[in-house]
Amino acid sequence: MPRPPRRTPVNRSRFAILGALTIAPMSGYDLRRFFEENLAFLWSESYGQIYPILRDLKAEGLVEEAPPEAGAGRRREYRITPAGRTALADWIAAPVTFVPGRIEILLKLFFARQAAPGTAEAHIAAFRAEHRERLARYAAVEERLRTELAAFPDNVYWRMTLAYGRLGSEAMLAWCDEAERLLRDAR
Amino acid sequence: MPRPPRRTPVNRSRFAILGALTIAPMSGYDLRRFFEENLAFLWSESYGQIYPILRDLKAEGLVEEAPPEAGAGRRREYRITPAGRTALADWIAAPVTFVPGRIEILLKLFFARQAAPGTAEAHIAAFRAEHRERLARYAAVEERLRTELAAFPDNVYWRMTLAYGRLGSEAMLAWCDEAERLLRDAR
DNA sequence: TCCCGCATGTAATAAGTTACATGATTCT
DNA sequence: AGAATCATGTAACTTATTACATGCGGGA
Repeated sequence: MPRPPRRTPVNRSRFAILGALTIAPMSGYDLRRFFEENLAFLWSESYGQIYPILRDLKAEGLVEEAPPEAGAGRRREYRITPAGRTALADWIAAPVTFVPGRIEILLKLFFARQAAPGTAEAHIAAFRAEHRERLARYAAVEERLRTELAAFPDNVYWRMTLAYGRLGSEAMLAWCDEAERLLRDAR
Repeated sequence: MPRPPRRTPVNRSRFAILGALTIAPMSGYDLRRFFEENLAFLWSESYGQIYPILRDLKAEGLVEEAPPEAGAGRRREYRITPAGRTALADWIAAPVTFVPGRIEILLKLFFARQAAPGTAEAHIAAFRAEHRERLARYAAVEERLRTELAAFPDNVYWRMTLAYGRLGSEAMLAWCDEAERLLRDAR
């Protein structure tokens, strides 16, 4: 007798894809780029996930394939179905699952006494550079949201996610300062 | 001919375990609790990782097993070896790998227009509660670091990781306010 | 013609969790 | 005796990435 499944599967990638398809019909290739270009710091999907999930979603009737257009090569475009919209809405409404963090820089810093002096300082410096760069990118997106994307019905939700990134990175810069101060005081 | 490995494996769990063993010799059970109790919001390890890794680490000479003590049941205690310390120090010194985020609440909010009105507000409220709770827990740890753990040689590094958590959660509370404001303005 | 961008798809592998099986010791 | 806690270990599964194989269409 096969063992029963342990718990309801999580499947966040399916809903990421379904969500992306509410913006516009897309191919697997488009989806990859959509996440890469618009959601880089908040979500990512790889081909190894996208294509099999698209196949499953189609089999379940949550997406449908657009009829192939002439001269579009091998391109296969998918759009979300009403059933897909319902499934997505249900998932969005369900409580957010708490994922225990695995933040590599903190693990390294927690044990940094084991490494050569200056190691913690170097990681903090790289971290500061990373978040400064992100802030610059967020500012560019914020500008687009205020202008060309101002009329999009999702605009307010996109601003919210952007604000998360901005406030998060600003806090990380403040943390870099505090961490360096702690290190200096300890010497 | 077998294909060559694609890239150097990541193996962060090995180093988390090695790091924990620099604090004190521990059993697999101890390690689980160590992460759960001390690093909950920053790192986690499950038994399914811990026991096999301990076995491998021992085979590689990076940890060694303490001779079994009388009346300690089945307990097997491990301590880090000099080779293990070297391997750990090397890993800590290596640049931090950037892991693209997969932040579920942001994914849900990004597409929240697809869900019933009030969904975004509910997620934000739960998120605020979560971070308020974390701040309380951080305050308790901060107190311990100032008193009973003040003399620990790792103290400054532990304060740094704690500061990360505190500043991060404070920023998340500020974001909750801003997100709610954005939502109100949009109505 | 050759390269690039668009495009689909999969095999191998990595990384991790959950739930279970099992058993010893300590506390009430 | 029974419950709780300490303790080890693994099988099944889930989730995800990477690198590759393959191919079309357009422009230099």
